[in-house]
Amino acid sequence: MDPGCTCELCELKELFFLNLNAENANLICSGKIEKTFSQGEVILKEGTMIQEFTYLKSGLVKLFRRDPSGREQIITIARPMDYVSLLSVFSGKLYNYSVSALEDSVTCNLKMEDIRTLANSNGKLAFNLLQKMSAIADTIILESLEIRKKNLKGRVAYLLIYFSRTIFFSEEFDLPLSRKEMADYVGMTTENVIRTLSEFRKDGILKIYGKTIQIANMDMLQSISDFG
Amino acid sequence: MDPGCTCELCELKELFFLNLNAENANLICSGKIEKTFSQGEVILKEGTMIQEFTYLKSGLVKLFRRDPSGREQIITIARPMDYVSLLSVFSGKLYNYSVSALEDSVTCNLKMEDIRTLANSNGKLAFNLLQKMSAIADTIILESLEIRKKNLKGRVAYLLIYFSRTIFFSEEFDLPLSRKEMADYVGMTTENVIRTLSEFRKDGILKIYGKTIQIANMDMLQSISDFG
DNA sequence: CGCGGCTTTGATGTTCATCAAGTAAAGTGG
DNA sequence: CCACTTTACTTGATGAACATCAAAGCCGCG
Repeated sequence: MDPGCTCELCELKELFFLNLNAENANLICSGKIEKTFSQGEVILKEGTMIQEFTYLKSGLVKLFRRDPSGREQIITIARPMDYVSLLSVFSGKLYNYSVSALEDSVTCNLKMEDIRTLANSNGKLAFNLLQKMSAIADTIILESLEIRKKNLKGRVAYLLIYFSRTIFFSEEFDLPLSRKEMADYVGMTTENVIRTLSEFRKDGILKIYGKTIQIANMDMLQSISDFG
Repeated sequence: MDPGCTCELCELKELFFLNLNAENANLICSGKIEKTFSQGEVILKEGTMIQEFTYLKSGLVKLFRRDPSGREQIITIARPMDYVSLLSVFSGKLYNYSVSALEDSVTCNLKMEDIRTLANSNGKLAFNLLQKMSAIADTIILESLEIRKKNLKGRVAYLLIYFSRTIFFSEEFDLPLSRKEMADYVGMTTENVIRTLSEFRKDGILKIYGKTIQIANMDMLQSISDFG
């Protein structure tokens, strides 16, 4: 590893440095910019030029877009190790979604041009990117199909299980989304998200303390998600 | 172009042959298998091993998956020039969706191993695949989000416009899907697809002759799709 | 013919969004 | 720190959108 590079802990190393020689690794490394974002701040904005390859080092973000009527639609949630901007970054000139921070977050930004150049000349790197992107696209598509086919209770159950298993690795966690954002994620109204949560609480499936959720009966929640 | 290769009219040439030398082009070419499928036949089956890179030469296909209860969910429709199996082909070992022929179709199949090997050693090729895949994933994701946020009339309108503009390039066309398949595509019941179509007919937006649809008032249909 | 699949229409009940109103929580300026 | 404003959350009532159930017509095919 090049000593001038201070990214010892960055997971991008895995991807880039295994596939690049010292010279190219330096090219990538010297061009990198770290940015920090507070909760709620916008990281990428729909409709703007794609100029950087944005990687999430720490924190939690949501990808979303806004329809003409102003309603927000959440595409997915990404945690570190996901390549935030990998989606659509190679297909067009403009982002067709926005990204904002759900928790305080740090991104590492590389120049898109550098990535492009390197990928073009380095098959192994490009192939790795290909695999990562394929996996991300797959996940998002399947997630979207799952949500689409479920009824409201099933959607909320699915979302809670998703938080528990994929994001927080615990059956007790603080919701990273407001009730309204949860509604925007699964395509229902805020009121019905709340009603469904209350119902789960009454049925003993959840314990709710404001934003803190404890899943008291995972089996039940799972079967609501499955059969919803 | 290698004289032994008989793919003069194949659009894959664009992708592969511009990026490969004669030797590698021959490798790809000699391993290719063409397969023909009649309407209704299964081309790829969910859960089976990904061993081939499947390209649609002619015809029309649907990508779909089946949920535990047996209900079919259509992911998208692909016509030639779309790289049918590009989606997810680099991310896993098994297909997580099926593909079947909506019209008589011909595919060109290349050995996945060959593609893998070549992409790994040829950045330009891999980068091209990256772009194609990115574009396909983008399209499917945006499509899915669009459908999810619309009401039933909006979904049917959206689907008809999609057929008209993207598949058939005409305001009069034969529906490639049964009413049930349309329902599976946009997540509603067969009965309501029919009811919605009938309503559009009564309102003078469509003329319907069995499977043949003529869009009589595109502006109206467009605004139903937009505001649905 | 007659059977089975696809299509169509109607009647009914459930699910869900919308509207309205009120409470809790969280920021803001004095 | 407290009054004030705003924003998030919660519950109920109502009506619209939608799925489900039932029945009948249509059409291709053996």
